Amino acid sequence: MNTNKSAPEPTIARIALYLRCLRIAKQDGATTLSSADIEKRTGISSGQVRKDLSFFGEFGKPGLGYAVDELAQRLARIMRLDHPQEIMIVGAGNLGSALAGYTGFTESDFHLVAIYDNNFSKIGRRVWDLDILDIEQMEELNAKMGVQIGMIATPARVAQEVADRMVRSGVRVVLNFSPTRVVVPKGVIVRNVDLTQELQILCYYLPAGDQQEDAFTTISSDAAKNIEDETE
Amino acid sequence: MNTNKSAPEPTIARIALYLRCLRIAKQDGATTLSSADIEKRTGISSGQVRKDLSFFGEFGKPGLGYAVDELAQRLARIMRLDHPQEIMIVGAGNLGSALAGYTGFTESDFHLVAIYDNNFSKIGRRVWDLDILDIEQMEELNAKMGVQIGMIATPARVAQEVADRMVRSGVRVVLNFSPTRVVVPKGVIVRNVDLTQELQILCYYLPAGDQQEDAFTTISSDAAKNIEDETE
DNA sequence: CATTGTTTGTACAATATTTCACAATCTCTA
DNA sequence: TAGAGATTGTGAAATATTGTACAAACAATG
Repeated sequence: MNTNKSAPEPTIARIALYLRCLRIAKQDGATTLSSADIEKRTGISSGQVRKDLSFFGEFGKPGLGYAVDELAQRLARIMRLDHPQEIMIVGAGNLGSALAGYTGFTESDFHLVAIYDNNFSKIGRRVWDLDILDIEQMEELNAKMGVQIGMIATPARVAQEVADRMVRSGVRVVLNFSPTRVVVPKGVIVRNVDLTQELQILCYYLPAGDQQEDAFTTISSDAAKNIEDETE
Repeated sequence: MNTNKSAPEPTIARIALYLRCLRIAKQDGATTLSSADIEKRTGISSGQVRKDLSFFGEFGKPGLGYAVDELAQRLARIMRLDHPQEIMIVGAGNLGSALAGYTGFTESDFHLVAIYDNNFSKIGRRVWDLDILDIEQMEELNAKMGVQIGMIATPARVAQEVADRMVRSGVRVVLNFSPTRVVVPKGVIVRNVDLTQELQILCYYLPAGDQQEDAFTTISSDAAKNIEDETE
C-alpha cells in the first residue's frame, strides 16, 4: 500500500474505468477477475491495474485475482460513487438539454436535480422532467438543494460568471463544457470538456499529404439512394 | 528547434488552446503577444508555452514576443486547421443531435457533412440542415465524400461495429463519445470523450465527510418562486 | 498435504513531461 | 548608435508516470 502520497490523477481516471469494467463483468456473471482479465477488457496493462489499485489498499488474492463484487464496492466508496450524486446544469441550450437527457449519467447513479438558464423565454419551460430555473435564483435554491456538482453548458462569454455563481451557491466541483478557462477559488475543482479541442487534436494526427478540397460534398437521403442504386 | 522526436500529446492539446487564445487576442486588437501574455490568458506557464512552440520551430522575436497573426497561421497549418475539415456523426439520438447542432464546431471551421443512424424511424428525418442517412450506406457514400473524421454518438453496445464501419469507409480519426473502448487498426486514432467518467473523476475530489442524504430535493419553477418570495 | 501453477503487491528501472534558469537576441529610446 | 530592458529558445534538473520483474502468497489438484 502507499497511502502517503495521494493518487495521481491518471490513476483516478482509470479507477473510474475499472469500476465500469467490474460492473459489466458482474453482469457477465464473473465473480472474480485477475488484473490480466481487466487488461483484456479495458486495454490497460495488468501492471498498471495493480499499481493503480495499490494506491488505495490491497484488494486481491494472489493466485486468484480480485473479487468482482467486493472490489466494485470498495472502489465505489473510494470514488464517492457508493451513493447517488446530485448534479446541476447551467445552460438549457442545445448542449445543456442533451446533457440533461443523457441516460449515461442516470445509469451511473447521477441525479440531475436542477437546470438553470438566464433566458426568460426558456425559464419555466420543461426539459425532460425538469423545469428550467432562473439562474438568478441559484444561490437561494441551492441553499436548500445543496448540489455540489455543477456543469457549465453556456456560451464562453458567460462561463466565468456562471462559475462564480456556482461557487457562491456551494458547488465544489465543476465540469465546464464551454470553450474557455474558468478561474475558481482554491479548493474548488474544474474539469474542462472541450469538444472543439478534441477534434482539433485529432486533426493533428490526420495523415499528411492529402490536401482536402474546400468544396464540400453534402449528400441528402435522396442522393444517397441514387448512389446506392448506381452501385448495386 | 527539436524536430527529431515528435511532439508529446499534451503539447498538441495545448497548441490547440494557444490557437484559440491567439484568435481571441486578434479580435482584441493585439498584434503581438509574449509567452507571459499567453500565460495570463490561458493559465499555461510561459515556460511551457515556449517549450511547446519550440517543438515546431522558432516563432518569436526576443524582446518582442510572437506576432499574433503569423503564429496563428503557422500553428493552424501545423494542426491542419488552416482549411475546413469535414466530419461525420453516427448516432442521431440525444447526444448525436446536440453535437450536430453544436455551433462551436462550425465556428472552428469544422463542417458536418453527414449524420448516420441505424434506426429506420430516424433515417430520412432532418437534423438541423442534414438528412439522417442509413448507416448501411456509409461505405458507399463516404467513398464519394471522403470524410476522415468520425464521431461516435451511439450506445456502447454498437460502438465497436460503428468504428469498424467507419474505418472501412476511410475514416482515419475517431472521437468516441460512447462509454466503451473501441479497438481500431494501427494508424487509426481514437480519442474518447467519456462524460460519465469525467463526472466520476470529479466526485473523487469532492470534499469528504458530508454524507449526502439519499432523498432528493427537486424544486420546480413554482416552488422556486415561493422561495424567492420568502426570502425577499 | 506437498507440489505445481497463478497472481498479487511492490521495488526498481525506464520514460515522459514539466519546471527552471540563463545566455543570446532583439527592441526601444535618447 | 549605445545602453537598458524585455523576451526568446533551450539545455539541464526536477517531477511525474509507466513499465518490468520477481519474491511472497494463495489456489488447486491429486
